[in-house]
Amino acid sequence: MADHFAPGERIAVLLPLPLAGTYDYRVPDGMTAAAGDIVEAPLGSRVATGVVWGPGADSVAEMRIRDVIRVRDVPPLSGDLRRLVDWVARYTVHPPGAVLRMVLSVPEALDPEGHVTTLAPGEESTAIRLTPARRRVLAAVERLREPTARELAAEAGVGPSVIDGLVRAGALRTGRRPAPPPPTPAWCRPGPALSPDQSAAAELLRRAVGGGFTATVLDGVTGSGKTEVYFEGIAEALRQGRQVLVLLPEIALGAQWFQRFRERFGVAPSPWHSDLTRAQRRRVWRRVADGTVSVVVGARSALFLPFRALGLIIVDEEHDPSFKQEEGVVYNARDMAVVRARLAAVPVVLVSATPSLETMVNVRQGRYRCVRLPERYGGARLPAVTAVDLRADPPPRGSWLSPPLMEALTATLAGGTQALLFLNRRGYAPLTVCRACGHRLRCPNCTAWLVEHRAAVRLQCHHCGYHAPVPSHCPACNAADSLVACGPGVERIATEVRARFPEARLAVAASDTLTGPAAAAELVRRIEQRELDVIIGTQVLAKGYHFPLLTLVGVIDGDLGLSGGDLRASERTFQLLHQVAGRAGRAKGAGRVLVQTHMPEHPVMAAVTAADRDRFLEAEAASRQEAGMPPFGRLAALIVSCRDEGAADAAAAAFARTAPDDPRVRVLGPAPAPLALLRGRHRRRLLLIADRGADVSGAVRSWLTATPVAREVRIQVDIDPYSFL
DNA sequence: AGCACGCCGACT
DNA sequence: GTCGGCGTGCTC
Repeated sequence: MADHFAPGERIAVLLPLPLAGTYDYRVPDGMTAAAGDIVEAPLGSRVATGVVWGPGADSVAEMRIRDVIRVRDVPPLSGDLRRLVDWVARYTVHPPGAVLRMVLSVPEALDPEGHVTTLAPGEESTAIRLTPARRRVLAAVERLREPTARELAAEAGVGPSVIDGLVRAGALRTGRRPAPPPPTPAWCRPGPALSPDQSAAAELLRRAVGGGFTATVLDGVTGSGKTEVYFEGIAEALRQGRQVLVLLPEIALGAQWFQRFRERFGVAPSPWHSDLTRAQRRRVWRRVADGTVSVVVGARSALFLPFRALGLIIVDEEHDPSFKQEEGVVYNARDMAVVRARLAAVPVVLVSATPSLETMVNVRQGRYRCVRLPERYGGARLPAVTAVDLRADPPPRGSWLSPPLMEALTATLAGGTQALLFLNRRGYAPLTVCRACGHRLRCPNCTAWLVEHRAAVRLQCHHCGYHAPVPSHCPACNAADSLVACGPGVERIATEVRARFPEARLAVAASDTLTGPAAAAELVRRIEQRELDVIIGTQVLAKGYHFPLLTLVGVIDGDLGLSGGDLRASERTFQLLHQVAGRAGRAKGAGRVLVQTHMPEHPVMAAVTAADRDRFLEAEAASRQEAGMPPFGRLAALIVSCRDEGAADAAAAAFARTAPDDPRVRVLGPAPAPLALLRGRHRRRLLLIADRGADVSGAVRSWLTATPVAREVRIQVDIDPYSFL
């Protein structure tokens, strides 16, 4: 077979490095290898881990070929995952090894399955000083058979330090046992009662599982019970003994999702996100590979986990821009999830209350199926959304809450329910200006204003790590006490609410105040337990949460995000406002949503207030089609960057000269990239616009080969760019 | 991505 | 004299 290799044969090995292609090695005597096997091979003076990709070529002289060192004792990467790596590399115009690096992200997982450290009574227990805590631990360790330190600490009601102390004193002895396999989700458990709409949708998903590749859009209004519907698809995949991948945006904040999963299936799914510890990451990767983990819920990088028997992929909140990876290999996890599903011949379900225009056009053109859930579950009503015209009802000077919003807030607090004030801006003020000379404080490394953070007592750049204390004198004119904060961030809104409602209990929720899953879970608990009256938050709170007592949502600045030349500004603002509005009134009480805006007549505001999504999407689609913009045309961005501004300009000019000569392709630029200076690098952007059917990746690939640039110049390729800022 | 090799400044 | 800074070039 062409996939199995005997001693003496040459094989192509893909290494997880940004190299142009595979490297050839020889299979030594006494070893066989197969495509997908994970191997160790010599590379210069070190040992690299790579994957057998196929038969070797003859392009490298025999004497340079070295022997494979060993085949690792790990399940081989499946053919569909290998094809995904090649596909993503080709599509995104990145080296395949760079894509493979995302697959082999946990080198430790290749070592044999981990053990857990257990504790048993030691010999020295008579020789030590016995405190009450220590006595409880020693009693507990007899009761539990070889517990882990965590189990023992819980049983004895002590902290970990007591146990450490006893181990050090010799009163406890450590041992090892293999980590127990994770519990299997109880898929046979009956699910909750579903509405007729939900049942029909669930049945459609159940039938799709096991039937090869299909793409289905689950389009349901907020609160319609989409999660319960796709849980039935998951149950069916589990019944068939297959694994399930659920992609969620910003997984760190999905505590409520885990709770719902646990209620349905009796166990927690395996999470995959950047906050996992090394050990957790290793365990999940390994168990996904050997098939003992059946459901993984993860952020975009979970797409590259080595599933052994994948049966279903769910992409929840499919419209969410955070599925777009903007650094390293630039890819959109939602789109690549569809590709993975196709390569693995399994169904994929795209879930959203506000599907992206791309997805809607794919539905309209028959590429995706669509099931709709038009009503909220349990008779809950969609909140009434009203625009507050800031031209007619401006807030008092120095304030950001208009009289109608103040009135609604007062009524909500008096009624004992909760309010969410939404402002998609971290910190206290987005801009600091000198009253004497007009100087604005900006980041020395980026084209960006410094944002004042009162909680952290400093100015911060939101694009690089730069921060500085708030100066007492203007750095330009040296005037004293002349710097004033301009505009609001969530901290400033909090200050205002505190001044107006001193008795209200409030919390600020932004990505810098919710530092991890634990902090997010704690905030959710406080909201649910009615320990808070007002929550002031950025978009971290916009998604997926269900707070029964939340009856008022106030959008401080509905126009934010509509300025600037972003292609998707309208679509994204609509999605965000719609999602935020959906947080209100999810239980019996009807919710109210007030959107403060300077342009209530803007199509986005009209669509949000009339909840007329489909008409808005029609209009948006028509204008994109007219302009030849996605999803009716295709885009690729080339960002040329260099510490030296002249070299960046020279390289960008070189690209302009070698632009593809094809009537179906236009190139705009070079122009300063939206962040013309980022982390000390000067950036120029060229934008390639092509017909929908054009081979954009191929065009960019030949463009790159035709354009030599200085070594210190970096080129980032972004196929289907999402953000223009 | 690493790691070696190589060519210029402050230390034993 | 050499230890070590990180620029550049290669790894089947």
